[in-house]
Amino acid sequence: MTEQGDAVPLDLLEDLEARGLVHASTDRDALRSRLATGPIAVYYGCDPTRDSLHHGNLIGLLMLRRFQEAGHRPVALAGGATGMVGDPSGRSEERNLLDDETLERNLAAITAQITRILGDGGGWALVDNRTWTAHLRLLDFLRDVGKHVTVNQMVARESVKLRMASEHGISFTEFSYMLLQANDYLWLHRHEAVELQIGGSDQWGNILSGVDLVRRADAHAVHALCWPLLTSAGGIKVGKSTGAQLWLDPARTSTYAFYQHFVQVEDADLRRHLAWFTLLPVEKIDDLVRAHLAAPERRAGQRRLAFEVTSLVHGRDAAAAAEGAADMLFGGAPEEASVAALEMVEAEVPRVDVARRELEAGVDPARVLRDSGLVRSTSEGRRTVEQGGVAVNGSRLEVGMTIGTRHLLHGRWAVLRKGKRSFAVVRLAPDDGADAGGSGPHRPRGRL
RNA sequence: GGGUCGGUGCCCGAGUGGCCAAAGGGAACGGGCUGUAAACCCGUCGGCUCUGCCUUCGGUGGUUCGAAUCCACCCCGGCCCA
Repeated sequence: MTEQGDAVPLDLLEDLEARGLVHASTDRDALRSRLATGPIAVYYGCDPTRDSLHHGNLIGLLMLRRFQEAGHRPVALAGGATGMVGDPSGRSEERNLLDDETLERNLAAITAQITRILGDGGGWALVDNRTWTAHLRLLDFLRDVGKHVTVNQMVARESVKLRMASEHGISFTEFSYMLLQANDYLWLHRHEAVELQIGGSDQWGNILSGVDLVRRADAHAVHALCWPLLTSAGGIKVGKSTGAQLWLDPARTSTYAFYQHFVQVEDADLRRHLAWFTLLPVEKIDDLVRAHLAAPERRAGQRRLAFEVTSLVHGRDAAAAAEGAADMLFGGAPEEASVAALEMVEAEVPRVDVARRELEAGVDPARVLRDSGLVRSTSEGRRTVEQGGVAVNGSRLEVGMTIGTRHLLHGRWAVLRKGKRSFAVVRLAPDDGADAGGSGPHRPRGRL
């Protein structure tokens, strides 16, 4: 699929460091020599609290893939048990427990996404911690796990402290989360020979709890490795600032929106995104970044990034389609667009259906803008037109102009643009018999 | 419970009887410049059947030719006292 692994890095750890993916680890030298000794089983866990993973989890899945390509054995944990309980880290309020039905649905969806990244060729394992947690007996748990952990250290956790200080408090259930995760590591160590757990730096504490537990219970030194939180060059947590999550499920975040997110990465963040979200070799990445900075206006780096990531998550065809749609909208020549490209765009942007006789009479663009959701009122639409901010099929709409049948491309669509990157499609209403209401279903996303 | 200060447009915040759809700032949006970037400059920023009309200034009811501005009661928040 994507350009990858032409040369398997001699030293995986070095490669990860070069990618900026090592934020902290247990004894680096011990880990390095263990990795050099031979294949190791490494585990990364995601909790199925939703029916889709997001791009944060993608970093973890790709980490597993990197280990896989270096000859190691990934163990992906879909935490049915922990997902039900909820990790208190980064949460200000108690979570609701998931019911079984939701959990099952989430697990199925997430499993498919994990498989997409790790492939269905085997060589890796998928586990659900309900397997060993659901029938765990309380007394056994207290003896085998509880005995090895002091409440003192549990309470010392920042995430716990915050919650204890808040009015909502923290339930015993969520308080137990870290023990469950530690127990996962112990179980996986014993049954899947796992010797390394990886995760984002927000998981560091939980991961170390597991390392400690394995040492105390089995007297084995297992490893931990975590990567930094994804931040923009300005140091802002990604997702916090933009508000929206980037989901791996195309029903939640369309392929096109997913692609666009990466196209719009800032130059300063480009190298890190390439290093974290693609499997391209580091040397290749450095070449790309260098070439990009020589001609940043071409956005070649971002385009490559977007194409690579979209390919990994949604497949090469979907990536190519998204690329084509983007070229059409931003390349500035919608009138030359193919039916296929227009159909894709129609699915991506707000659409307004207008009856033929209305188009023949000429439709007020301000009204269409409002119906599409691109503006909130016809007043705002009117102002935007007055300010020269609206274009049909790439050419600016002057005040007083209406949208008519002459604008229809392939006899069906007109591409409306507001500002630089907000689009809507005006579509000839499929069956002309309809009333004059004209407006089709709205979609919330206009900005691409 | 008493006293006191306050609740203004997406947010902050001026306005204390007409010149108020309401200063100023931020956010947002459009234009210019650009690279689907950043910064910067300009403009817009309640709604509508838009040279005018309608609805907003915590709520309700009053005073007045006229109220965001005055009065009464109520609701909510800050501070002080009990």
